[in-house]
Amino acid sequence: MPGRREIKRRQTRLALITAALRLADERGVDRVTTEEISAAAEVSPRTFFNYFATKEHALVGDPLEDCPAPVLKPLPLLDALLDALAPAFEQIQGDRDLWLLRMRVISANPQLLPLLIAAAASAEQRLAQAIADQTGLAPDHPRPQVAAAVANAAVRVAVVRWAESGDSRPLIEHVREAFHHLKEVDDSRRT
Amino acid sequence: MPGRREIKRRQTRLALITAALRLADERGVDRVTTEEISAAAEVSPRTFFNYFATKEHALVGDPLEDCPAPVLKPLPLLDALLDALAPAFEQIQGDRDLWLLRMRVISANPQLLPLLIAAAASAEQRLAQAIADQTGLAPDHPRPQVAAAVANAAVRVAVVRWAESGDSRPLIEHVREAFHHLKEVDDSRRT
DNA sequence: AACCAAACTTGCAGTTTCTGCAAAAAGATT
DNA sequence: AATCTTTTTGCAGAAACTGCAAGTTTGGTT
Repeated sequence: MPGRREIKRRQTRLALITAALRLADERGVDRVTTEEISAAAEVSPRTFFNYFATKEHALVGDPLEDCPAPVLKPLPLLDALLDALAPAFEQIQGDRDLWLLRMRVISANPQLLPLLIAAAASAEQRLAQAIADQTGLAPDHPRPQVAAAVANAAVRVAVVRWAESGDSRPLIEHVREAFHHLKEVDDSRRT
Repeated sequence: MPGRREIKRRQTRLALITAALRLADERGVDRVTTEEISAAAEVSPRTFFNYFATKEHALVGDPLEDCPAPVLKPLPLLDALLDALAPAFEQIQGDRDLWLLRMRVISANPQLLPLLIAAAASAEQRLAQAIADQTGLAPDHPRPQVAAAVANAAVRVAVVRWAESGDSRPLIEHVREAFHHLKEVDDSRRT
């Protein structure tokens, strides 16, 4: 259970993230300084760098920081992936406002998109591990790696589309749709 | 045809990239300064930033800078993708030593991997456009976007594996292998 | 309650990164 | 050669980032 420390840390972290996003949304990323962000979050400039290596990291955050490690059920792969990643979608959907703001800032400042993609990379590694565990393949076998990378790519497309649509449909539906299109990638019809 | 200017620009760019990679390989990314890199490339420190926004960008470069826009033939999608991306693979394979060095530096400094992934993002957009063109779908339709993202993910896995294997097999084979595993992602066997 | 140890914050000094601007150098054009 | 464009460079300064050595808060122990 989280003690006072953990709670306060999360508060500070969230305050920094929201301050960074709010300011970047108003003026653009490169017209905001770490000083202003820390001031808005009411911590010292030095503390900012105790939480984030760079300004950009504060904007992107660690989107899935406290998300449970994915566990795959013995289902067809796509179904198992959809099930294993559901908690992540719920968390994103739960932080709806924060995420819509974040995605708006990323859209307006495309140099951030890489970082968002990057943030998913660590999650991708954990997913590859989970797939390897469930299938009994070696973790460095190409199949789990490709499967994880593909799932990651599909989720990214879904999140971007979800945010662009302004949450008019729940995220999970966009993910389902993206996964559906996965099945068409390897059909043998001519393009 | 490229004049002296274009030639010199490419030379300078390549000199900066190789200097950055060589130094980062020797000492680690964060023990190299942009000053040292520009000195090694025999340009002024200021010039470095005319070419790259950050030190990290110099290390990752723009891997596919002068690669022709992909064009899809009317084949089954995976075959068309493999065909359309072949020039990119050849270019990478042609710059074998540079790429192996780059991937070694990236392995040793994982914070760079995101940037590599990111660099592929612009190529991914062009690919999505090409798929949309060929299929007659809207560029913002999820199918071309998912297809491009998936192809991108598969290529990334292939390049990483190719580099880790030290080019014991040609890159194109790793890509074929990764594409082959794509077909298994949506099969309906239980995991 | 008194105390201690660990975790977190802060200030400060110093290095490195990065930008804007204007002058100089090099290349292209006629 | 004269001129125009592109690239390089130096300089000044802002902002980003790091290491260190305090202080402060928190959690647990006696």
